[in-house]
Amino acid sequence: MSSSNAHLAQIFEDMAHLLELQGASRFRVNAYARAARTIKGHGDDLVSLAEDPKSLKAIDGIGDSTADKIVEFAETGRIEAYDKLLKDVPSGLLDVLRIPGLGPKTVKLMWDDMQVESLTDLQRVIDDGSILSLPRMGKKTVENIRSAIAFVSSADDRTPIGIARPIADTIVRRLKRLKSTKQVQYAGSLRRGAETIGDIDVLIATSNPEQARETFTTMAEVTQILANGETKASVRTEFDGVAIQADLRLVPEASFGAALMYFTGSKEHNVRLRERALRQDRTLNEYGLFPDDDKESPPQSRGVKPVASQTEAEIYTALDLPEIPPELREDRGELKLAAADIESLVTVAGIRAELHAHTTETDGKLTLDELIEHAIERGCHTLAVTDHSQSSALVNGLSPKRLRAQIKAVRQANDRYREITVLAGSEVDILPDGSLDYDDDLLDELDVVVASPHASLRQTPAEAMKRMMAVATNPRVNIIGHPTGRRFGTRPGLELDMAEIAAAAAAHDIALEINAHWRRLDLRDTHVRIALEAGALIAIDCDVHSREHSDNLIYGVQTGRRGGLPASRCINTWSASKLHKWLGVTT
DNA sequence: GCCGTTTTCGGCCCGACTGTTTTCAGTCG
Repeated sequence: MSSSNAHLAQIFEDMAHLLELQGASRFRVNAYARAARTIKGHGDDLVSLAEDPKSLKAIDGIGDSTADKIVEFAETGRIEAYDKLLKDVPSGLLDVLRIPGLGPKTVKLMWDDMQVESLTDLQRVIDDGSILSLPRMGKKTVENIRSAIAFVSSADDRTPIGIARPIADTIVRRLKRLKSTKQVQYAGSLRRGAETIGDIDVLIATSNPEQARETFTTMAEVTQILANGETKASVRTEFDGVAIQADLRLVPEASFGAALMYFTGSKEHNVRLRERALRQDRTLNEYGLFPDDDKESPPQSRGVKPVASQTEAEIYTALDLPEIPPELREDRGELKLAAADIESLVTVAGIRAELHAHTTETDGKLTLDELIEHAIERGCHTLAVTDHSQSSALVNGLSPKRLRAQIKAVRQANDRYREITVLAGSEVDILPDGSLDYDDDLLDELDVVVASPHASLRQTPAEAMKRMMAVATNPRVNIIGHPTGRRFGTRPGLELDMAEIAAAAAAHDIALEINAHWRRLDLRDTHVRIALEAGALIAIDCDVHSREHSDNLIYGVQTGRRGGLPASRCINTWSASKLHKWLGVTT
């Protein structure tokens, strides 16, 4: 996603909220919200696409009005309708709306009746008790709002997947231990392999719902119970200083698949499926796919037998679709895919080579031999040792002399191990001007050159493009490592025209890396999509510094799958002979 | 505001929980 897409998406999301506060039709509000999600998830830079408004309107969820606004934004940098909304509605209300439990109706009422226009104003009416004069506003509700304000300020908006997943695994493991548990699994954006997670959704089918709820709501990490009903319990938790909300859904075993599908989402994917069901004279909800009988009350409450409900596969089949993997359920055209496209996607089991790994010579925790043995345990046929280059002084980057010694050590090690091919490589710094951190003759001695940006990550887009295009056309480079250099929570990284980089890389037989570390995930899913369209090859590597790092592989693979990466285009899935031939090494 | 395997108008996904009510509105996902 380009940064202008992110900016545009934010504008449309704000507009949706501002319109909501003005009391606009919920369908219109929803249209703006959908446009925002569409823009956010779109791979291409929509501002550049604005030169051809027809291509904008071809995108699902973007119609005449939205396209006009994007064109206006591309030409003038502003959207008049947005400016007007901001004049009419105090923008501080957007912050108030972000408090869980406060929705548009209440916020509008507070604005109209007691001049609440910001979080500060909200705090005022809570403190002086005047908030209690609102209809349906009692002591308990106010207390909930008070703690929600505290939670919002303590929790990050979204939690990186690498932090959220171990927490979810812990919760699932605890519930699995109960004898009454028949099935338990997490769903939501975590199951879809999104790079960040809002909250943790866990589904359970159990013969003892009371016990499951009790176990869930009394975990030591629970800081507050938000809801505890017959089919749903919801808690705020704090695991090792990470504040995150978790929901437990109690579902009948017979409809576990329908519930799993429903709570895995995404919302947009679900809406598409429901629409499809309706066209088949059926109705889809979290209890199953039912014949549509135009009755008011839900079919499952009347004992109607579902067409499908037990497993996701059954339901997709009944909808005349291939089983769509969670990673693809984002309403990015997945309903049009053929079964063969889905089966060909890269998998964790398909990854047979690690081409980005560090040793104790620089900042790794494993010695050369430990690293090799670890790669063998992982089932790799090939390992490339790629320590840092000389400019990365902080991590003890290798001088040319030390690199030559390492090459020799790697060659000797390779002779000691029959099960694996160990290649000599380097993660070479890309200097600010796009040149590499070693001379060409030294680079020529290496089997694998991973070129990565580490410093000067705040360059202007023009400088960054010049720098990275030099790398993408350099015949000595095999892989471009974490191409943007972004890191969650610390820096956004280089702003690149990924289509152009990928096209150049494809022409020069260079692969672009998905760095699997959850703090990077760089390339990101939308980049993968663009890179594939431009014809580039992709590498998925763990950037191994310690044994734990190879556990990150799943995040890299999920990112690839989200980008539609077929195994055939991922060099780490290739056979040893094919990979070695591509690298130009003789083994 | 968006969209169309019947549609360029007239629909637009569905159910659960809480708190405040005394049958339900608002919010969430």
